[in-house]
Amino acid sequence: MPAKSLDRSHPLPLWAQLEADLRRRIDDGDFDDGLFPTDLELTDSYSVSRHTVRDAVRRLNQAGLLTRSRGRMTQLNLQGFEQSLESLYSLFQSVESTGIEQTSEVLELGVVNDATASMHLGVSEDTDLLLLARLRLAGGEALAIDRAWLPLAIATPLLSVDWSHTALYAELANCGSPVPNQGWERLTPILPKQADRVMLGMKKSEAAFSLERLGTCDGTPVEWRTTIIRGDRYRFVSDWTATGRSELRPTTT
Amino acid sequence: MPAKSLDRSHPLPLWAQLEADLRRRIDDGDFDDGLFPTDLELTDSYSVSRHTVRDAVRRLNQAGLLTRSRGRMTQLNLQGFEQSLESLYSLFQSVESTGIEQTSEVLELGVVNDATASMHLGVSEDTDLLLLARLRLAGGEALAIDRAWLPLAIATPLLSVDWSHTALYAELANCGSPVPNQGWERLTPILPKQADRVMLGMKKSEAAFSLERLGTCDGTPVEWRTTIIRGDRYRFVSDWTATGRSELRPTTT
DNA sequence: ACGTATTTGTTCGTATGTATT
DNA sequence: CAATACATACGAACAAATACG
Repeated sequence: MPAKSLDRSHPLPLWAQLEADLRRRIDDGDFDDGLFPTDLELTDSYSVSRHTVRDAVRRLNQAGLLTRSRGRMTQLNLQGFEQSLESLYSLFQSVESTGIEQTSEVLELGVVNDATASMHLGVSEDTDLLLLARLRLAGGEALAIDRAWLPLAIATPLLSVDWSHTALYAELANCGSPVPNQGWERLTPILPKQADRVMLGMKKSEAAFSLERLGTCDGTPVEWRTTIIRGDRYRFVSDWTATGRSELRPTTT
Repeated sequence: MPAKSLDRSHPLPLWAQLEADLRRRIDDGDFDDGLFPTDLELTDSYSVSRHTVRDAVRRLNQAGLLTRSRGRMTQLNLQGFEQSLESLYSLFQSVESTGIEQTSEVLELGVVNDATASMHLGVSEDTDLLLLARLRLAGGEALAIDRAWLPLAIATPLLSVDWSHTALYAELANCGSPVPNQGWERLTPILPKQADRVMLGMKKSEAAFSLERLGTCDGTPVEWRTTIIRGDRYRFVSDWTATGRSELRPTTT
């Protein structure tokens, strides 16, 4: 089912028709290789302006179906997990919505043993785990340190990935590994360890958030993750004017 | 604070600068009559294209701060108190749901001057305020220190209330005083001051949550509140299995 | 390793449709 | 009905990041 032609007369806006048709094609598996058409291809095949294309694609992106970034072609999110908006972890996205771009820098990538992670993953202490530790940057400044432990059986293919602009779950799905679809998380205020504090560029007397997160897929734990978030520069802010939505925001004031 | 001029060079996209400035003006109460500038007025006053204006306003709209529809002018969302159950502050109730009983102990009740509270309440620094400081106990153990500042004009009748088993908002309503129906709150990790730390029975190296909260009624601030929550014994926990509910829970495990 | 082509992001301009006042 | 205001839609150009030869 390649592409439906759009009705120019009246029923729905063009962007809505385009969005609907793209949703249909996603469901039909038209892009199951993960390759989504480029903006230009869409303008050609549907005979609409790029503006209209972007309007439709933006909505698909916002719904968590796509991954878009400059230069890189648009990718399908083969898994539909990122939109668990309830989760505190997803609040990182709200930083990006302020126009600040996030990147990461790999601190550590290798095979380790970790008692705490093993406990949460439900394996013995001496089980080999993949550790991916990243420094998350927002607008070039340190925002958080993110450490993810995964069972090696699942995660071996991840050892050779460039993580600076790659999302963990997208890559997991890409390798055919199980992606978390349930779990829990908890938030604690802490004094960061000296090494972490230095890496985040924090002063000694400042506290931080510790966000711990267990991800399970169909009941079996697949990921234990801890995130140390700068508390001197970022806060969880919640407006209860309208939506009551929470955001992670830089402390401008 | 009319309108900041935007920096055309490079730090952030124009739409992000515009969004940030509009958020600031909303917070400052520039549009508290509910009247938001039209797209055209914004293009003029900020000297950007309508496309850029729409990009910024769309995000504010999506965040639930605005109400937009064709022909009708853009309105500020001044209501929406119903969903305030999302608020972090209300998570205190979840402690009680574990069977632990909450009480409070009045630490201070009187008339004070406070620069920070005055700032948030929008009055001059030397304005007399009512301060109600309470130690919140859960099952007989310290959980948090709660300080609420209210304009004396509103709060005078509260001076003679027994607070150990009384909720603040219920008593406000009882006296015919305005009860907050809008506002915002933010969560920061901190190192508690020594006095607070001792009162909460915390060790020196432990961090705490600082929950700050501004309550307004019909646009005018009526309450500034800070709550210091023990971080060594209580955490925000969120299950993203089914309910996605967040709770404040003792760190039993 | 470097330069070029590609792709998405940002920003401008303009015009028309449609609902509200 | 007329004016206003937001929604939709076209076109064009440059910037920034990436991918590829």
